[in-house]
Amino acid sequence: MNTTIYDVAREAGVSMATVSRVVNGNPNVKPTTRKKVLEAIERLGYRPNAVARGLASKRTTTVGVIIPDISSIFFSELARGIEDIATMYKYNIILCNSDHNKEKEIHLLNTLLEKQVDGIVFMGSQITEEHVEQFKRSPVPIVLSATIDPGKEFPSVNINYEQAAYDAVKFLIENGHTKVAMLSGSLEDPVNGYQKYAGYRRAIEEANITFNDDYVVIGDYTYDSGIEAMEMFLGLNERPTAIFAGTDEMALGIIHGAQDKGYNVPNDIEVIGFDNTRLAAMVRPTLTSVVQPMYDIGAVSMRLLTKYMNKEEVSDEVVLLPHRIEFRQSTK
Amino acid sequence: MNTTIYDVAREAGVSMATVSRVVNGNPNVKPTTRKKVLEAIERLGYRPNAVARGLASKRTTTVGVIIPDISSIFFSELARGIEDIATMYKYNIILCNSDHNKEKEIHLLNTLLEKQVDGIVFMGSQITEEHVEQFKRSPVPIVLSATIDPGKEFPSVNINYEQAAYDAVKFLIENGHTKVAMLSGSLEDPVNGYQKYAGYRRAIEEANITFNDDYVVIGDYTYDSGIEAMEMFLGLNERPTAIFAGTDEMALGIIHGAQDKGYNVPNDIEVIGFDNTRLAAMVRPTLTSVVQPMYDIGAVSMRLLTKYMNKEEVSDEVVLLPHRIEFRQSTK
DNA sequence: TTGAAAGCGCTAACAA
DNA sequence: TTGTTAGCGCTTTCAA
Repeated sequence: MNTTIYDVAREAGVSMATVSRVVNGNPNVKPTTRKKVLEAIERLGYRPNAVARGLASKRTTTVGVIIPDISSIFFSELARGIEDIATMYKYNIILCNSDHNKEKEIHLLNTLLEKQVDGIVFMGSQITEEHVEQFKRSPVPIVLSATIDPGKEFPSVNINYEQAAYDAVKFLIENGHTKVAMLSGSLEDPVNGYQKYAGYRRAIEEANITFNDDYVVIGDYTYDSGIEAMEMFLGLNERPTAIFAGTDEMALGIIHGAQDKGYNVPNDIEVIGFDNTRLAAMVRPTLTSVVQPMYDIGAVSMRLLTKYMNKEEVSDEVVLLPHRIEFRQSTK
Repeated sequence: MNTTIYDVAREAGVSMATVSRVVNGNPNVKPTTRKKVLEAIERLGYRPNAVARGLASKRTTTVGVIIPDISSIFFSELARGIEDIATMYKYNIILCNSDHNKEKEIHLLNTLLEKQVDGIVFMGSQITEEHVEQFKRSPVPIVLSATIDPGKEFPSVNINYEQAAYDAVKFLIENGHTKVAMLSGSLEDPVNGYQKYAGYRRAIEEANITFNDDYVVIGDYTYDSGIEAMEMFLGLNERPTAIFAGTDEMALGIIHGAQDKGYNVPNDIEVIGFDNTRLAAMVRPTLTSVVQPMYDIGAVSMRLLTKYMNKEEVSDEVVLLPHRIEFRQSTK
């Protein structure tokens, strides 16, 4: 049997309430009493039971995190930002992988709610009506992180993906390119697909370049899909001279795909990636990339969530963090 | 107020005990009763409170995971293995980053124990006496994952790092090299430092090659430390012709460091990395690397933990998973 | 097959 | 400053 607050109370010759006060740092305890209690705790090796505390207080100091895939270089960095801020505010996180699967997402949401988490950080791709319905039914606050909410109903933390993509493509155009291709994620994916694609289109159209269907390829975010896309681009009659990739990993594939066929980056082809993961510095030539501050997105999401959990006033429900381009050797 | 088991009982016209039985899938319930209860649950939108259940049953179906850094490509893959198996056995995980910091590790251990986790997977570098003491005091099982326990007192899952390093270095020697260098992690680190270093030494000595102090550099696991180490190696009078790096990321640094100075890999210098992370396929030349099955180590660790939590008989407390070398273009 | 009732270990009024 | 006491929502005997 584990020692309980009751054992400590008896050992110290005080009531349970007093022990509880000491454990919770309540100042209304006489120093000598506090000392007695602390000694009893030490002697008995008492360890408070957070489950009992959670039941009685209705707060678990635990938050749920639903993430597509923790092994992704992108999300793991985000998760780190979340965890660091959670720790700072004395929360623990329950981490769940959803694999971009809607059923899993909904199921995990309910599991976390059963576990009485005090709040949830949600990362996903699509926010469907069913998501919206479930989110609304949640008794605790939910913050969307690196996830687009079309209805803008829920608090969220993102960068402006459309604008970021626009900036990248515009830079390529200003470098003199008219044959600018894009390796996109699935267009069903609001973040990595649709938004970036929209930015690409806008930049192309504003520059009065005729949109060319062949210059947009849909990849699956992997390195290999970058290589394949590049082979396809190089097979075109009019091969592109600049390429914007939706993620760094695909951009690396693009670069190596070009090099494998004897092309030089950036002289024959300029390449820009997205996310500015550590990979960007680990290629030759090093990769110019749109900086998405992943750690910060996670950290800000968690910070925002703490505000909701504390019922603080929140002025900015939908936050857009700044982005920029980190220029390296894959562009001129 | 949330609806409780009591509300459901009243709504269905049965006792709390019966509702509890239905919720927990106890077969001793008449089908018609079960149906009544299920309907009441549906009508009321009842959601069981896992915290109350945890307090009453003394099982939380939650396990703690202490990991150095979830944003590392290595550990995040391991974490994914842990989480997948946890999910399979209906556990959730509380994930905590320790940054290889002993105080944090001990503190997190206690926090997790307060939260009444049913078991813990621990990843760290050093297992000190204080760790041992704390682990022994834990009321729930602890499994060490990718972490060396010098005393072999606790269940653990690893590969044989010494042998793996030996195999890599031996391969280089058999390729005709006598000037084989190593970029190691800190020798205080049992896994990435000491064990691999020991394997390197053994291979060198067995081949009757005189050990050369200049050929061992201590890096900090980063890409940049690989570049720096390479600069140092190339500054030597007798530069090494083959290099074994303790991690893939450092190996990439080695390769690019060599290329930046005009050397060709593998013709001038052969390179072998360690871990076979996805990075290994994302360099030119692609990197030969010792395969450490990270996902599997995580998965097996969690599986092992479930056995302890279920009080099953465990035959192999200390498991060593097989390793091999994945040959790519950075070696001949 | 079902129900009654005693906890699980703690917090939070309220009273003293 | 301290103690009393009634829950928090559930599981688990034990009895019927």
